[in-house]
Amino acid sequence: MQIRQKIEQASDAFTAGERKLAAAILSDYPYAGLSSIQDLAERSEVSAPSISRFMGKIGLAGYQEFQRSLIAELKDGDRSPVEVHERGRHIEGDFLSDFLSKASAQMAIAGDAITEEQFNRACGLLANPKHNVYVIGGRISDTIAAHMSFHLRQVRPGVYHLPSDPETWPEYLLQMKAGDVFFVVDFRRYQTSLASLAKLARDERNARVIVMTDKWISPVARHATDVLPVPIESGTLWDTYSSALAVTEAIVTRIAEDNWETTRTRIESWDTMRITTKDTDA
Amino acid sequence: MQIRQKIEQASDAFTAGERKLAAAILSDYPYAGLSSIQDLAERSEVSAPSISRFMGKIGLAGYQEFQRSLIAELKDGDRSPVEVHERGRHIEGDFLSDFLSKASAQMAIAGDAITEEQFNRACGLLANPKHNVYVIGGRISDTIAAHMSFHLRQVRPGVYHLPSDPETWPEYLLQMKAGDVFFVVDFRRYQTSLASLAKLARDERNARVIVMTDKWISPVARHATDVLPVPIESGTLWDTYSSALAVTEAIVTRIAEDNWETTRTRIESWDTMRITTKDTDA
DNA sequence: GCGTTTCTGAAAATTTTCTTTCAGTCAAAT
DNA sequence: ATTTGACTGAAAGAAAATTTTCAGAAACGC
Repeated sequence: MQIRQKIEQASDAFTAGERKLAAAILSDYPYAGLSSIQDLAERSEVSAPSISRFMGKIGLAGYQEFQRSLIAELKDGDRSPVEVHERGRHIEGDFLSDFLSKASAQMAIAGDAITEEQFNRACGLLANPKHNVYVIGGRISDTIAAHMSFHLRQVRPGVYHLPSDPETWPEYLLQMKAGDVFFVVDFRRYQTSLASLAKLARDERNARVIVMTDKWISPVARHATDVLPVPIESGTLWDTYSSALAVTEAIVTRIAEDNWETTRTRIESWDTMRITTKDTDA
Repeated sequence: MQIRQKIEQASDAFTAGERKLAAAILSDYPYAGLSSIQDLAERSEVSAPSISRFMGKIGLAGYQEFQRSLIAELKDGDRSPVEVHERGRHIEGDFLSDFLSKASAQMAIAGDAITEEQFNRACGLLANPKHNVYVIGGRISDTIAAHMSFHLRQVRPGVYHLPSDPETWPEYLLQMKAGDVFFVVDFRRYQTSLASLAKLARDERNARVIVMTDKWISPVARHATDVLPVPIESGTLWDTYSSALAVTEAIVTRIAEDNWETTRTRIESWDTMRITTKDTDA
């Protein structure tokens, strides 16, 4: 049996510290377990003795046996990295892995729904610093919009994220100039207010409207110059937006990579401007 | 430089025993070097001291450095499935599908890092209506936190999403009761303020702290009762949060399905309470 | 709340691992 | 045959890693 499985098997009886340890081991499996017990202790933020006890709990003689087993697994699994993950594939009933593999499969096909051409056009429009970018999302999908505007702001100036309150929208509409880009994320249970907003943006302000939507196509699409369709059906109670997020990230990453020098200097000067919150980099 | 190359480079000056040793190491590279010096001594039919000397000869400080280097090599080599992509290599034409398949592969392995047990525990804690739930995320990862709180709110009462302004935090802290759940999303470029907040929540308010983090493990983890590790490396300029979002969705979906009746009636009454925004369902 | 059980890490003890010393062996050169 | 020099491994020594002990802290049940 793989160590990983032993861990899962024993996980009912884990204490808080042991769960932290298990998370550390599994999150960088199997390499996290290859260094000394002290290294691992430090990384997982439990003491070495706790690790030692843990090994007994999952049915091993001690840390050394644990390492030996990991090496043996590694040696076995040498064949191909893909196969390593293929092996020990979840048996039906694991909710999480079930869900994730569905989401993963869905994401794999998301690339087919959007042509490279569409993708490039969208990137081009959003990257152009001559025109401002306005971003908004639906009630739930605003998460995606927020992510987009956050990253885009790191790459270029003139990015505005519209608040969800319609009362504030006219202000932004008035600010829009011809050629500006209006990026709308809207998934089902569409909001009619967004469609009206998009219509205004296009008809009155001559903005270009890009809409990211699902395959049922939001009413916003009627007023769009570009549509980015993304699959969201998860086969469960709720839709999954992870593909949408991935596409969003693909867009901003592409833009950032294409304008790396600008982006780098911009992020650097940004960092010097931030005062309130201190970060630790590792 | 790889160990293997160091060996080859120094091989002119090898003695008989050293050649035997080199052969043994290279014949099962790199695994032969992963066991103890004595094991290797036995296998290669030279004494441990000879091995120790050998390491000096090929330019290493000792056997331990030798092992550490081998592990590092191994780890690098494994990166291939997700991280092959060298920056700037994206030839026109496939950026999107490239990016998506990487994200998809990464998501597939996300399930391995979190055990079903951990997942269930987290769901259980978050679902329990007896205790309130407080949610917060880092500067960027707050979008994940927002998604979580949004959906969770549809399923149960008592869900609070803390604003990012630290000035407002004391209010929420004071409101927390023992046993309440504090869900923190924190990915790298960790914010120390979140760690302090988590510490206060746990130590002063006796809250249970669940932290979703990457494999480098956020400082928040020190104060956590549960850790959910999620892979975020995309091999590009920025990390990708799509796996994190998927895990989040898996959690809320699970909770909603387990409490479907409650959820349904809750959403229905919610809908009658919403007045400002009108939806169209298709 | 209060006693009980469980968990945890510091420090000590133990074990293992690695390195150094040193004397014996071997081969080549004289 | 003897000397020389290099190579080697046994054993001692040093260093490190791992396990055990133990007392304080936290969590739990009543």
